[in-house]
This record gives sequence, C-alpha cells and structure tokens, in this order.
Amino acid sequence: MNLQQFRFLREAARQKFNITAAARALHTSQPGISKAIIELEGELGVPIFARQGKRILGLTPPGQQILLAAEKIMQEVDNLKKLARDYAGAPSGTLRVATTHTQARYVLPPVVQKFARKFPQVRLKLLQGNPPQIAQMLVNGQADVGIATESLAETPGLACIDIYEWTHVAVVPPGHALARLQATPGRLTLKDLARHPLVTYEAHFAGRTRIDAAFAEAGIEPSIVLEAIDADVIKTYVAAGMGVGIIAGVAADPAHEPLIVLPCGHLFGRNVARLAVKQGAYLRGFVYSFIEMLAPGWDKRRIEEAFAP
Amino acid sequence: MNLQQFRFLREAARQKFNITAAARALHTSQPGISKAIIELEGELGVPIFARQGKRILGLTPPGQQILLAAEKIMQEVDNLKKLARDYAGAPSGTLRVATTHTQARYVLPPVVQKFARKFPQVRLKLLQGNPPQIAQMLVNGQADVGIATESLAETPGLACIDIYEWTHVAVVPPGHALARLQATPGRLTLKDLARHPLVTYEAHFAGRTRIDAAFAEAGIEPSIVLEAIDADVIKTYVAAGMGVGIIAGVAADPAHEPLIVLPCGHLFGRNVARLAVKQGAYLRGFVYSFIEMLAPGWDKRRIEEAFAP
DNA sequence: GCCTATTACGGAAACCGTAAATATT
DNA sequence: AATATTTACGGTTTCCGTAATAGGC
Repeated sequence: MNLQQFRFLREAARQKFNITAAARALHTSQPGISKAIIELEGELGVPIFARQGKRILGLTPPGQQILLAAEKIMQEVDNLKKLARDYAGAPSGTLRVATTHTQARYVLPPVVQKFARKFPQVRLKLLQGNPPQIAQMLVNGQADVGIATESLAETPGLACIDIYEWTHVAVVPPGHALARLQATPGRLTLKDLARHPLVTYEAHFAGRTRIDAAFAEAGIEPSIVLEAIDADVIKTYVAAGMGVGIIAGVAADPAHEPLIVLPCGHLFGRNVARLAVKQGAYLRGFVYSFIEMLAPGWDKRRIEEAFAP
Repeated sequence: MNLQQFRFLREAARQKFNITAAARALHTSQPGISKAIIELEGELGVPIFARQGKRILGLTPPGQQILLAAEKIMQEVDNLKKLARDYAGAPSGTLRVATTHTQARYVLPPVVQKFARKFPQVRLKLLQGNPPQIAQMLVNGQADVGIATESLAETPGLACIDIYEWTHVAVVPPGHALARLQATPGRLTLKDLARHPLVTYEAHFAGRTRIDAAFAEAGIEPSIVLEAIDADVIKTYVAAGMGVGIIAGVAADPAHEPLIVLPCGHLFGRNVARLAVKQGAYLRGFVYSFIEMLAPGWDKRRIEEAFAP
C-alpha cells in the first residue's frame, strides 16, 4: 500500500474510471496506473473497480469506501506539502483564485494589487469560470480560494464566508424611455423592465437566479434577447441599443458610466458574494492575508473559526 | 514521501523520539527509521526533529504540524485496512476490548459468551488496565473498544456512549456492627462508614473519585486500610474482618454473597459505565454487534450518530 | 565508556516505462 | 477496426538491513 496507489485511484475516479485519461492527467503510463490499482486490490483482498471483462464500470461497494479514505489521505498529503512550503522559506508559491468575471473585473483589482505588493514572490493565478466550475475547482484542489455569488454555499465540501452584499442595477442608454426614472429609481417596476428587451447574465452567473425568480414570482415573462457572462459585454450591447441591461451594481459606476444606472435592489433583492475554500484544506499564510485584504474585519482567528467544521 | 515515513514518524513520537525504541517496536532497523525521517525532512525542506547534534530533543514547530498530519494519514490507512478485511471475507479477525477488572469480571462474561457464539471466527482479547491506560490504548490504536466508568469521557480523541448506571454498595461480614442495617440500608451514613476501617478501590478505579469526593464534601476523613484494583480482593479482606468494603454494586450479588450487602447509592451518587472508541476509527461489523450486545437499545445507526464528531 | 544517531555500503525488491497481447464496442 | 485494459519484460531506482562511524551524556 502506498501513496501513489491512492493518487492513481483518486485520479481514475475523477476521470470517470478512464485509466488512459488518468494516465494523461498525471503524466505517467497507463499500465503503471492499472498495475498499481490491481496491486492495491490484491493487497486489500477486495475489488475496487467493478469490471466487466476489461471494461471498468465503476466502483464496488468497498471500492467506494476505499476511494473515500484515499481522498482523505491525499488531502492530508496535500496539506502537508503546503504547510511544509509555508515553513520552508520565503512565502513564495502560487495563489490560485477561482472566480467569475464580475469579481475579477470589478472587485478584485485593488485587492490583487495590494496583495502583489505585499507578497511579490507569490504568483497569482486568476482562474475564470462559472460558479459551478469554481466550486469544482476548489473541490478538486485546482484552486485555493473561490469567489462568487452563486453555488459556493450550496456545494458540499466547501467552507464559505460572506464578503459583501450587492444589488442589481438596470442600465439604459441616455434617451431611453426608462431614463426618465433616473431621478426616482425607486419607482422602477418589473413591468417597466419587461416592456423592453433585456440583456443580462447567463444562467448560474451573478444572481441570475434572483432575476428569474423575481419575474417568475410576479408572473411576468420578460424577453431576454441576449445573455452574456460579463457586464462589459452586456453594457456594450445596451449602448448599441439592443435593450435594457441588468447587471451587478458593482459593475456599474454611475459617475464614470456613459449609460444611465437605475438601482434595482427593491426588485431583485440582495445578493451576497462569498469566498470559499475546500473544507479541511491547509491554508498557507498568504492565503489568510489575501482573505483579510478582500474581506476587511476578518482576521486569521475568525477565518479559522468560520472554516472549522 | 511515503506511508512508511509517516509510520516511522508516528512511532518515534510515541516512543518520545527515541529512534532505537521505535525500531524495536516496529521490528525494523534503527538506521532505516533515521534515514526515512531525514529523507522526509529533506523532501519537505523543513526540519521535523529538533536536534542538538545527534540528540533528538523533540519536534520543531513545523514538525508538530507534520506529525499531526501523519497521524491523520495513518489513522485513515488503519481504517482502510480494517474495512478491507471487513469486505474481504468471513468476519474473522480480532476484537480487542480494553477494560477494567470490574467490567471483565462482572459485566462482560455474558456478553462475551454471546459474542463468541455469534462470531466464532473472531478472536477476543481482553486487555486489562486502569482507566487512563484504557484510554491510552484506544488513542494508540492498541484496542478497538474500551469500557470503564472513569477517564473515558474526559479523554480527548475518544467518543463515548453510556452503557449503564450503577451505584456503590458496602459489604460487611455477617455479625458486623453495620449488619443490623441490612433491613433499613437507607439509614446508612458516611459517618457510620467512617467509624470503621475501609477497604476499597485504588485511585482511578470504579468510581473511587466519587467516594473520595463524598467524604471530602462531608468533611469526614475515613481511614482506608487497604486499596485494591478489584472487588474480589476487597471482598476477601472484608470476609477476613479487615473492615467495611465499598465496591461497585455490579460486583456484589446479595443472593449469592456470603457477605451482607448495603446499597450506598444515596451516599456516593450514581456512576455511569461508558464504552469508548477512538474518534474517527473505522469499526468493523462485529464491533457494532459487540456494542449492541453490551448496550441493548443501541443499533448501528444510533451508534454511528453518537460517535460522529 | 556506554548509549544513540548518522553515514556507508550492498543485495533484494519495487517501480515504471515500452512493447505486446487480449478483450470490448 | 479502433479503443482500452491487462500482461510481459527489463532497466533503474529505491528500500532496508548490516557494519562502521561520529556524537552526546
């Protein structure tokens, strides 16, 4: 029994029991993985993979439990490596932040700049994806922290803290019919919006859930003419006159925006942007620092408490 | 990095960083352990042992964390082995029960008999010790379940369930001055007892704590002339006229006892015998069966809930 | 001087990659 | 026929035990 076998087993499971794919992912040979797992089965005396001849269908019941144990072990090994690097020398390394466009474009820049100044030897990687992908990256250990409004709190195996609240805004070009509400945005209604073609986020993104829910509850079916991942694209099309945009408030600065910005908090409610890490993961010192910079008021002690199971 | 290194590290820590002792315990060579740990340090890039020349003093700060991770990993490996054996074939194996004399002599016999009938292929080992030793055996993985009244609930890293309540009794030879209270045992007082030399358990055993506490609270200092680990010894000396015995109620059956038995629940309160396992340990099927036999009313589901963190 | 940890060394075993064979769709 | 898994094989590396050396107390 050795760690290599656990690593192989974990990867094989992640690759849906395709050993060839696992070999590619781990930069090793396919027979090596096959043999290692067969040896593990031999040593334990139980089959792990349910096979039909040479086809692997999935896990046997004991195989499921063994995989679970293997994942725990590998997580501890990962933690061990990280903490060793933490103590080994200068805080060099890589901070991998999985996040959405909204955060990366409008929220993170000042934080990232500050972080880069404080930890010049830490490489920063921004991994963009939609919230479910972000959650998956955390679970798989491909990212250290994830930031998004959706998915994170609902994904088992992750630990979250709330960072900030935000609300949606509608954006229209100057001269648009709704522009007259600029002085009294509180009077904007769902019906007003539904009278125009809408441009907003794709499913899963930045509170899109809330938008759909609000219209559904009011029994109104808006016509969404364009869906995009990011507010920049949405604003571009709004400026081109394609319709009314609904975007996250953080993505629109009324002062510097050529478009008219109409707050919509009263229509779509409040959203909470959250930061998540994998439960049980060891966090290197600079990860705590990053979180502290992003969410003022959280220090290492409070963060640890929030992440404890 | 490999499991062997973790195994060696754990044992070295258990042996108070005496590598020679660890080698003996693991039936391997001392240079092997030394080298394995040095290699681990090299790979991680941090010292694990605080050394003064060639003397190992203890753990460095990162070493403490590494040891923690190593112990978690080894626990998972142990669990893996056990669950594999569980699925591998007939439920053969060994059930190691750490317990005190009181339990082994008066409580466990019927349970053990029943268990042996149901699982003829499981070898049973009764490991006797005092409660702190029992707790230690569980923590070290040298025993699967522990049963005792004291220590278990207070030891971190163990998970407990209550099995039964019991109270103390006083035993005196026929004709003793206190024998006249046999019809009205409720009138027995601490003062009555303190007027005679007492024979009871050693510290740490079977509710001795309670006995001392009760006398201390009443401001009475009893004269304890003899302390023993087990009720058999105590009863022997009581029969010989050395004094009044105070023992666990389960250890005295009034019907078959040559001695007079006087219940003392009103003097020393109630005690709870507990069963404990190591937190996070995998329990083989027959371990659950054993617990169910010992503590009727507990099924596998309830036990798992009680042991969950 | 005795005990303990580390270094040196050599044989055995394990590991891992290429190549071939075999099973599955 | 094409793809995927397992078996076969061989070179390299790692492992581990014995023997020797160095370092505390």
